[in-house]
Amino acid sequence: MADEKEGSGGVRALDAALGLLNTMAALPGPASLSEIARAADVPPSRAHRYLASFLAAGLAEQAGRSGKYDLGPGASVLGLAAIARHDFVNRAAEALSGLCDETGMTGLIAVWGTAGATVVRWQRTEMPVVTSMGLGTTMPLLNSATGRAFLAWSPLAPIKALLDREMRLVADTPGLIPDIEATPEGVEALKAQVREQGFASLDGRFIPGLVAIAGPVLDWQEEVQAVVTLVGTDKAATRSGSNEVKALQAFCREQSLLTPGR
Amino acid sequence: MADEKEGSGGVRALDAALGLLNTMAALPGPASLSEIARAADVPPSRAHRYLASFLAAGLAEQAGRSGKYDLGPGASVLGLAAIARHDFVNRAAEALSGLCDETGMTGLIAVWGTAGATVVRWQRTEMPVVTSMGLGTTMPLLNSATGRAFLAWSPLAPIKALLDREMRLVADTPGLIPDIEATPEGVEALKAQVREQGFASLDGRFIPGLVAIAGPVLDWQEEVQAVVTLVGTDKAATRSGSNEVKALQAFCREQSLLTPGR
DNA sequence: CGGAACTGTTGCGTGATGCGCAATGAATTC
DNA sequence: GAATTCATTGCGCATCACGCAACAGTTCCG
Repeated sequence: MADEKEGSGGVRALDAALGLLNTMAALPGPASLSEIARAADVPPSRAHRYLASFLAAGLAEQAGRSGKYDLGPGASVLGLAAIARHDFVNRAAEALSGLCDETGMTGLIAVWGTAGATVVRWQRTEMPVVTSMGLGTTMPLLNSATGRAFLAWSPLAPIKALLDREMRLVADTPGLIPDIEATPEGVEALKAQVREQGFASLDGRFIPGLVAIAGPVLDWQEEVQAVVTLVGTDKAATRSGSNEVKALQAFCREQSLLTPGR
Repeated sequence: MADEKEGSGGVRALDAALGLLNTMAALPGPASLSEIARAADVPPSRAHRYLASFLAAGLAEQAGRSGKYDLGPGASVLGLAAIARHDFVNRAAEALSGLCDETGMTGLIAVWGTAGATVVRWQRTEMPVVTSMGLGTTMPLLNSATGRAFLAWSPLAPIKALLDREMRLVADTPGLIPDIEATPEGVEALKAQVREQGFASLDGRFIPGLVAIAGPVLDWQEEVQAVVTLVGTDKAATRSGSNEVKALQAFCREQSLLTPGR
């Protein structure tokens, strides 16, 4: 009788119990013991024992006089903890102020939204950065450090449409971007160069007096989850190996490690 | 041998496993097997078996190559299901779209989780709004309208830890929050003012171009069960007595009345 | 470069323990 | 008041989860 299918987990009783928990979650509302047992395809007596443990753990509760079972407050806190934990933006944002203090530059966190690279957090410093940038601003792909970081570390599919648009725009207005050519080869060269040095940067050539460096927060697939950007005025900060770049890269590495797979 | 303390549940293995699950939820983030085992006071080998089952059930996942364990997507859906059972969230969520249509603003429902004010529902409108906000986003206590509503109407105990953290952060970065002082008195003044006017608001001073108003859904104990927030761009909406505020307050009052005792 | 000290993972045998069965009690219906 | 359905619980056996210890990767030293 070894031809049984390989059970999923490591503890049979737990598998059954968790399956029952999932069926409870799938049910539309409070349910009686027998309903739950039937839905989970488990004998009622077993179900009752599992439920007793869930009750003790706060994952379930039985409502009022009817004895019906329902998910309990413990399930809520568990779920809220799980949900909040996957919110890497907040985690990164908490650490962001430290990075800004360290470098004296203005910090930015951007994620890829439907409209492109979207600023979701930012942390200003004393430095007078004249910009109309705010939360929700979308950054261009080719002529912003943030966008270039996405360009370099994002899979092509999601950014393809926007890239084409910007390529056309750049082709129509020569001189818009000084440091690359508006050809597929030029873009590839840019991507290679950014990945090579481990961060994207933009000195003051596009926006006079403003420089920026940007690094990726990667997940375990080496795909970008978010981009962290530092904006400042000192051109020296964009040199590979500068203290600012080092700090940025350390920050990104740290956050990447903490980013869960999904 | 009968004088042993009455074990809590019906299945010993389940009790231990669920205890471990709760331990994981209480930990600040992803943790290694040994950390979890130590925290839950369970031998590593047992912990590994439990975790294998959690993994199979989707309640946990191991991040990346590091082998660290974390709560998984299954925990999220379980929690969301549990939250959905609480009638007030459901009822409020159903009515939320009406409120959004009425005011033309984006609506949010947040509840208090271990990680802070956690967004559990949201309803967007045409209005351009921060894309990173979504299910599970945790809002700051001091510089979000949502957080301020919790601050004003929540008992101190559950929010104390987070408040301290944010107070320290604010003290370290002057100018982060323009309209209050980073002192206990300043916080008290803020609470008083929010309660006085019956809603929390944030005009564009902190987040350029974004305004928000938030009101509480209270239970019969006058404690906050959830917070409803409206986000928009028109600063006029934050004025006490504006149509938007009136709509929000009517909404909150109605939902509070419908909120059951337990 | 090797070995030491960690990790996480997994056989294995055994005895504790969870499970099926069926009896019990409680509540509702005719 | 009998009959049916519900949740709950002893009981005893076979199962299955557990502790132990060996195993395989990694990192950290020397």
